[in-house]
Amino acid sequence: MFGRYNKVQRAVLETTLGIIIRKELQATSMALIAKESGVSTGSIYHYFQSKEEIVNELYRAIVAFNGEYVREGLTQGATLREKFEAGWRRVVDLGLKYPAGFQFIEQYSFSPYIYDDVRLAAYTGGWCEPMNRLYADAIARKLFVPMNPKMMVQMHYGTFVYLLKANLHEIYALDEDSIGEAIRSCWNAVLLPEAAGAQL
Amino acid sequence: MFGRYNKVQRAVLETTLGIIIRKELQATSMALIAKESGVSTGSIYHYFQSKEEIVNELYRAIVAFNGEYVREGLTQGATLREKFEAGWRRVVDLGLKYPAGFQFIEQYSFSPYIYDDVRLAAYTGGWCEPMNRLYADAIARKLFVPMNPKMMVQMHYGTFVYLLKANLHEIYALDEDSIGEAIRSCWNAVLLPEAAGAQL
DNA sequence: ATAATTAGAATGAACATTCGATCTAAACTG
DNA sequence: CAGTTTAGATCGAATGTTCATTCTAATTAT
Repeated sequence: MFGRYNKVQRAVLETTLGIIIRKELQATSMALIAKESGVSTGSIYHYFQSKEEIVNELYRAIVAFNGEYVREGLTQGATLREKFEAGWRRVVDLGLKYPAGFQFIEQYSFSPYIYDDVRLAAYTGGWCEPMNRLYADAIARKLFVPMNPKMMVQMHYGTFVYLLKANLHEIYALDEDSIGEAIRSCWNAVLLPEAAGAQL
Repeated sequence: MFGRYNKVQRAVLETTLGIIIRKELQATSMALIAKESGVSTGSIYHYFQSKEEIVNELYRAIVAFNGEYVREGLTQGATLREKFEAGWRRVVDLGLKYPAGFQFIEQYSFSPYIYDDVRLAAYTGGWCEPMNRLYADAIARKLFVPMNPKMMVQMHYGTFVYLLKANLHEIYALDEDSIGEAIRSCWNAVLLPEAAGAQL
């Protein structure tokens, strides 16, 4: 997740992520980060300009990681249906395998704490754009209902976010079957009835 | 929204909500609340035990308000399809008419800042439970796919949350048509193909 | 030896909360 | 009814703590 950083930076970023998710940004003090990461405050400030900068760097790193992971899924599979399945499965996987990163992005993607340019870069550098293109193509091919593709992607992302959130907070347990059903239900939600039988 | 509170409490709660949404909890100081609400810090502490208490009270009040609003929608309409439509339409309405309240709940429903008992009470006092029952009935009547109803409601809620979020942040503009389409697409997502023609 | 790195105490600002002083108005008294 | 008491409400300055950040000295690597 933090491959391109050095040992100290990695320790700081990992620790900060852990504390933010365990507690809150509010309760995430530099003293605590220093203590838990084993890096003194002096050193932290040698590598990062400010606390804000750490959080924004965290955001950048996770978006890049998640983006790459989901984009890779989108290239798998020959048919639209397979790409759709693989893409969203990767999104769910991220939430299950890297819950802290997932929750962090979830929590900060609209927060004023994240610099505007970082947020903007996330949109183009993440997996949003390729997924939008997949949907736009499907609409052009008259397979999906003619809605705004951005809107459709956003809606489906919301579906999986909430599925994962509830799983994370132990409202229910998410298993392989439920994930498959959730993806199928999203597919049904946007598939044009006329296209139901065709080769996709 | 804050009908059952007195003038001072209302001013404090409204102001706090406004600041939290405009800024962050982090940046929401008692001094600022006092200044903007026109109530001195001394008086604020006469009516509320602590800052935490204000935020939790805010949460309670908004959940109660939203719960009543959506539950009222769920009683409208004779058929399942009409109830489904009316219920989710109310959820969307809330997001459009009371964006601050909507964003607040969105942001704090899983936050450690909210006391566990308040969060729990929200679940039973809000609209979650009646909506779950609607879905459970539809599954029992073999109209909806046999998934965990809680999961289905959670998924659909996520759909609308993200639709509203993107609208709020001006990624696109949500109009009447799109809302209708979004609700229809959720309906299609869970409707059993066999049930498609029947009277619902 | 020089530059980079690390450490942790020191600094100063910001903050939640408390406190004692006023103010208001209702209740009580003669 | 005028005068007095009392309980609650309001205020903002004072308090003590916490926190991000800086600074200086010490350590390590080149």
